[in-house]
Amino acid sequence: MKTRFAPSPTGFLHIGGLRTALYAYLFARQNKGGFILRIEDTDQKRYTEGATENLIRTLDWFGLHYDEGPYLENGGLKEKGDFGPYFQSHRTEIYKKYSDELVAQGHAYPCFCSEERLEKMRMQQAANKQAPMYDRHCLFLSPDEVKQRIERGDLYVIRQRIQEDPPRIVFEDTVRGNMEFDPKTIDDQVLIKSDGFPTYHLANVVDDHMMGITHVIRGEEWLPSTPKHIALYQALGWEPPTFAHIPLLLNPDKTKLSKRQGDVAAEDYIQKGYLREAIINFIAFLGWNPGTEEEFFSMNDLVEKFSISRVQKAGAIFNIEKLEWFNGHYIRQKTPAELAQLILPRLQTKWFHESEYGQITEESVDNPDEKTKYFLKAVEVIQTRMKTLEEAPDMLKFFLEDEVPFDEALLMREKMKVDKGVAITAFTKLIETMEGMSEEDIKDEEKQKEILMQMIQDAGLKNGQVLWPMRVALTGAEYSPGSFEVAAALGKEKSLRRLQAYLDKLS
RNA sequence: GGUCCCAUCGUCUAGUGGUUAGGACAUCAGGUUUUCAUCCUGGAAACAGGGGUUCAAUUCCCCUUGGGACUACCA
Repeated sequence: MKTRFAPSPTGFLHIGGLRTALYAYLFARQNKGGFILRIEDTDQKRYTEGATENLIRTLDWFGLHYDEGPYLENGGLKEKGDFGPYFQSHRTEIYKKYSDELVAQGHAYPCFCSEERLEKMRMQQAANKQAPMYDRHCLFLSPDEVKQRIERGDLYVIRQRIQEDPPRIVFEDTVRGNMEFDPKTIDDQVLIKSDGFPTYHLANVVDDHMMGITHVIRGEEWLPSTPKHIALYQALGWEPPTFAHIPLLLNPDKTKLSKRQGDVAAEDYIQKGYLREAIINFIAFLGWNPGTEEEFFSMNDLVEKFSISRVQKAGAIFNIEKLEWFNGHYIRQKTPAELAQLILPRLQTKWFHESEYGQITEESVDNPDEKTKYFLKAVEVIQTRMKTLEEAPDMLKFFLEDEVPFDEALLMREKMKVDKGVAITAFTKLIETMEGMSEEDIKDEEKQKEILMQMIQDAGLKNGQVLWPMRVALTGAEYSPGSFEVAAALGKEKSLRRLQAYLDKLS
């Protein structure tokens, strides 16, 4: 049992590709089979510097570990496995050998047609409402002419000759069931390009066979070309693998997920602060479900429970809101220390540097200094409010800045029945009371609440008349964590300073 | 145009020849006696249409409609 992920290195890992890789990985691991990475870089025009390295890093980040294929060591590319090379661009001799074999057996033939001729032919076919297919012009060239033209140095490609012999090409797709195609509707596909490189169709079949792939799990966009691949396996006398074509990931308008309609690079989601657990859980559920009402699945759960037979046939819209919800859930699952570690690298701004709060490590968590404690507390406070890591710096801002903006309009909330007089009274009372409280009382949220609520009652004020100004002075924000929570996190000194600053500016 | 695929709430989906068609996200209302969030409770929300088969179809078959993929010397 062996599956593969065979991306084309075009620059980044497509989120749909990530899901394909995930399914192939889950299926392999579940069956104690192998999983390999193969780079399909046969298109010279699409070569992108660093794309493979990036692909490898991203797969690794998601924990999609493979048994064979290229990997990174000290920044350089290496390969592991017994069936290499794993770059198709390094396998051209192998493809040549099999294409020669196919030509010799009449399953393929050289074609000298120019692009212009091909284009004209297609236009004519379109005008006649025919399917655009190669007209086999070069199939009928005499052996002598073929020989002559090759010797003369004419550019040519090798085309697959689709036999009409078995009147139907059939295969069983694990997701879709029995598939049947009429060979007459299948084009004589190019196998070897004029630059000597193979096309996907040849390279894919040869490699899957030679690398011992038993199950091809790939996107639905390959379904229409699968009969070509089956025909190739048959022509080469090989047993085809089992195919499973998984449904497409869709844009909100139901077209194939693409750029321009949002982020399609898996890296973009990492960048935006989605956790790997959330992304994996979410994309696994786009097209698959366990049939129960459980919805939180770790990678291990997925390895155990995943099954191709429960994979959906219809495409699934990539719904970012559900991803956000999953992400919020996994953020809340973290300990404050774990979350702090994830947030730290994102806090590089003019008012805050990572170094200021030290490194949050297992040791520093066990024995945190004052700054680390403060930071961890702040993280704990924003934890239930975060949807992505990207939001953390803004949410943490009022904890990390020395001062908070003064916003009189925000302070005087009619709804809260706060006017200037009330605000001044509230601040005065608050400062008076908190000065009499110990640091411990303030840091103990429950204790703090008890004392302050008592004060509000004694002063004959409404909760909102004190708590709203308090929260505004402490955070300077329209929306924020609650006043007691914030005061407890800020501590006595910072809280008093902020309340005093607001009182000063008011009077 | 041709080939092929697909079709349950807005979205992801469960489901069965007889169900009050279930869950989750989003949404709305309420609660957690300050905003926001978390959390809790409740509401609204779907079997594309038409024919069959059948005692009975959302479920099986056909057609229509709608959506999608492919249709390169890209993958």
